[in-house]
Amino acid sequence: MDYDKKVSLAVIKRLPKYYRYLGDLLDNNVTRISSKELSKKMNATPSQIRQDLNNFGCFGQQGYGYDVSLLYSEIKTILGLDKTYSVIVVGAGNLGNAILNYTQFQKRGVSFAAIFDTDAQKIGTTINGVEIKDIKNLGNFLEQTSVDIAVLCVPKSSAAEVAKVVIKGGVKSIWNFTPLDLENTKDVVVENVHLSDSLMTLFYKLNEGFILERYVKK
Amino acid sequence: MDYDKKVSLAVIKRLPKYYRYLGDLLDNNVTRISSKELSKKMNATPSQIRQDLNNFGCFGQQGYGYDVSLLYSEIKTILGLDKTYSVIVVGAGNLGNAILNYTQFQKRGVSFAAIFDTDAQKIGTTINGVEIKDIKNLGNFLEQTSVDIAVLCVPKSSAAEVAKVVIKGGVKSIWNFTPLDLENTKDVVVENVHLSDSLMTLFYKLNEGFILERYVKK
DNA sequence: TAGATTGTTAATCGATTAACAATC
DNA sequence: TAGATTGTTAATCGATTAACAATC
Repeated sequence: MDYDKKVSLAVIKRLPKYYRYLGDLLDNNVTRISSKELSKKMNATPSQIRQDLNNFGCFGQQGYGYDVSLLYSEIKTILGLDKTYSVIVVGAGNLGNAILNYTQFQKRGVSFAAIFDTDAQKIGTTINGVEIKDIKNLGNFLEQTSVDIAVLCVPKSSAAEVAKVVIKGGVKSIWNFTPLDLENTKDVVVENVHLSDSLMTLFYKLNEGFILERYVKK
Repeated sequence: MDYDKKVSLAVIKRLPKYYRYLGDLLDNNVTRISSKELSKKMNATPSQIRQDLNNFGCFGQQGYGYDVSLLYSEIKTILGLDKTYSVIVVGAGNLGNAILNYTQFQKRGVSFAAIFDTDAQKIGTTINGVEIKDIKNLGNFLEQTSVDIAVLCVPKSSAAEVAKVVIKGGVKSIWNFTPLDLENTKDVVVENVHLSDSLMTLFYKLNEGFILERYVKK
């Protein structure tokens, strides 16, 4: 790949937010918006919005602003929301269940191909119509099926092993809910979601005054 | 609050990662580590690690490195993991259930005080020993009970209203799983977890080559 | 045409990395 | 003491913000 430059991750992570706010505008029948108006709603700067969007193209018009519907649909394409994805969930615990039952994801183009677990009690049953298979068959399954995304909801103790099997099986990307950090490589892209880390960050914010008082020099 | 400066959010968000890696070292009976060794494990730079830690104090020793156990315990305190927190969950759907049943959180000092939902079928039943109450009583409950953290797991349509009630009720912080962005204010600190946004970011990474090809100028 | 607002270049700010004197 | 490694200052890098000419 020899592009001038990749778009920075900071920008990418803001795109879903633009998409949400543009969706709200559409729901309210707003047809055009300037970077200035949008910046007020999102509390960002107009400059940032224009810079962000101009990574991908000239979607606006001088003196007019942006056509909400057009911009919405461009971002939809950029975020790959016009495609469908073959997804497996590994680990049928509470979080695995929640993800399988979260209807928003199906709306976003997610198609669940299978679930895997170790628990003999669960194997053979279904969640939201998708069969739970024995995790022993994960490697075999991947040989026969092309999978875009593997969602890892297994305990830390088995995370490394499951990641290995999944990567070897040619899965293209991993949505990782385990506490193990997985790295992006040329073969597999990863999005780590560490809920415990997020909670600890909240704890810190909650105690910030006390901590600054105690630890940080004046 | 008149500190020299607050510690930047980028640093705070790395602390849980340090905490995890130091925990692993402890489990492996490693007693000391240099910023260089630690940087290899975490793939960061030694400079970043030393800079990050020095926001809070001089925890190392020249020529020696860091005492793993000591550093672990300092970060534990900084992250507020030596305290307990009174927590309510609003919304007893799939995600609410997953959070209530996630035993790791109890280990981290989370004590669930109550769950709230609108569903008459659910009200009066329990999840993991915690009673589900009618969301109509949320305001009243907060008048009588001091709550550190409210976990919002309600649909987008009721997110704004629930946030309002919770903030008015004097809750100190919000762990927000709704698609609505909530802002940090002087009264309430917020940690937004937008799982849909995270999934869209993964979609983007998966399609990156295609998108750069189509949208980004060479 | 005049006003508005973009796209884009330039300036600023903050975060990361490098360098090195201090010191265990 | 000599070697190692920190804490901290200085340099670099990247991201955000400001400014403004281009143009609808």
